[in-house]
Amino acid sequence: MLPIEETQINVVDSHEEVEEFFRWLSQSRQFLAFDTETAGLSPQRDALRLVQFGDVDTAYVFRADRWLGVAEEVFQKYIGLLVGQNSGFDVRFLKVQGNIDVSWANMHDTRIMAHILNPNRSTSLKALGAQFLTPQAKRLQGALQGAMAAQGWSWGTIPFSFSTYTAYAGLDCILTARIAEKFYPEVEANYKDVYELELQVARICSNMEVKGVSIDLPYCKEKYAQILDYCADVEFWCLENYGVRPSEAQQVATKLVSEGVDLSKTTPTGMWAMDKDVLEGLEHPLAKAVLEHRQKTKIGSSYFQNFLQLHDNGVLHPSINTLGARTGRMAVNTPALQTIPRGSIVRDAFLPRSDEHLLSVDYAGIEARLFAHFAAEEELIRVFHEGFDPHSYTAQQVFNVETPTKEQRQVAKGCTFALLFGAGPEKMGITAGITSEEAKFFMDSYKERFPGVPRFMKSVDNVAKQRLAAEGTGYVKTPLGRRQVGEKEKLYALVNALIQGTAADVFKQALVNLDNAGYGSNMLLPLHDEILLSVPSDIDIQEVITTMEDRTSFRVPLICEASGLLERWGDKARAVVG
DNA sequence: CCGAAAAGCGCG
DNA sequence: AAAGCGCGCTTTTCGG
Repeated sequence: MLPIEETQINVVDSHEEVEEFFRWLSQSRQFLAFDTETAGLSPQRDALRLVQFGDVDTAYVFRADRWLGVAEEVFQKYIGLLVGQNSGFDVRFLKVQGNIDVSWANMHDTRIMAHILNPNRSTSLKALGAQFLTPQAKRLQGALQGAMAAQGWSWGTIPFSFSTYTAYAGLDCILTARIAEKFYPEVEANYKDVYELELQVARICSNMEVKGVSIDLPYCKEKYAQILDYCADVEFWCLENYGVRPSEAQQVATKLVSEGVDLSKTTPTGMWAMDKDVLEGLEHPLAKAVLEHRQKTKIGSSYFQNFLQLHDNGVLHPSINTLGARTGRMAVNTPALQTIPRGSIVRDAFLPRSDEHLLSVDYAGIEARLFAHFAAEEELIRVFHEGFDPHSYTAQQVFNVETPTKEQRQVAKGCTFALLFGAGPEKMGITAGITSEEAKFFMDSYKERFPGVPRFMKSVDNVAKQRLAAEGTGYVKTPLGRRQVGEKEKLYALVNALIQGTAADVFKQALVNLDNAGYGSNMLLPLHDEILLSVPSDIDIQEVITTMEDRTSFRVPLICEASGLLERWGDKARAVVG
């Protein structure tokens, strides 16, 4: 491998240079890296500007407006392994902007490799390639940013003739190839199952991003306008009656204190806490108005306004980060479609494909089930197999009553979640609505009654501590082999990470199963443990459920529930409420 | 005045 | 012994 300064970056702009490129391409190499430079992040909105190919020592840079045909030929004919850094991003631009179909068959991805090897670090190309980047190479990036600022260039307008731009583009490709050669041996040796799962998931979710999800634009506009009006009225009312704006928490707090309201909770920096819990506990009309204002502005700005700004002909194309969380969970942004409020108001904006229905299928209490699995508690396992309500059962056992009250069930449920989140008695008490002493007593009794639970928690801690001492990193692995890395001072959080990460593995495998069963084109959105689909009305819902369920891999069956066919996503909320 | 941090809240 | 987990987005707050 050459020193990075001696690597060759060739900008191709003649037929002779294309011939030279193909001669280079025919040489053997481990990975052919590819990359694109674009005008922005949206394939629907932003232009494809450059396409680059490279290996560890050489890169070729093509202008997309002149030489896209060459790129197409490469993707059609190249038979070796391909690698990209977050390759789905480039694949989508090549598809949407260039009408080029890139096969996923020989695809590899350095971002996936990096996350699997170390899920807690940055997976940006520059961070991963830092060891290859000499100060001189780093200056390239600085020079590019400096020139862009000085000239007022954006990623869409920076001239092709600016050699720093093309050099930077080519270097990214070389970095990708180097990172792939460095990471792949360990990935292949130790993480093959989870890596292959992630590649599949990247493909499936990339398809979802391109397809997008339809929204009802007139509905969004109407609701957004109503919300703006309403919020203006509430704000006016607050100003008239109390002389404060409802959005300014500290002003509101000062006003409340002057009205004789007793505040006690503060934020870590010593300001008055004005969060939902605090305000809900106050009888003051200003508190009610502030809560109302907050909820409605949130719905307006984070959802309807974003939908109206981000849609492409009535279709939202969210960005799905298949490795958004360190645990292996996904994250969805622009817009944040995994955080749509539960009621029907925002969900009613979502439409199925024409002549179809929406269908939502989710796992039933997957975290509590996996908790029972890891705890290997025979009684709890039996409860799940026999279909009893687990929270009623734990309440019955720990309170030692025949029929637990609703409140007792709530305490038991709170305790299960406190344990699997790593909460202490204080937090558990707050969530369950009891004192920390009562919470502590219940937690202790719970652990005594179900000794597998503390045994499991202790063993996660022990394993992580041992590895921290022996290997310098405290981690555990999910059954699929995904590493969960804990921070030194927060090893207790690995209990939750293991459960959350295992649930992510299960969900991702379900996406692959659905795709293999022919539902690939029906999938619209992944929502942690729920999938939103658009399906024809003659769909066999039970078959979809069965495809997702896993009744055999764990001590507890992981079962799914479906919404039924919906005209709009919000109809599910209505069905539950009504 | 600008940018970063904090606070708050939406989901699983 | 004690420790609520993981995200994205908007607005306010505050330091430079």
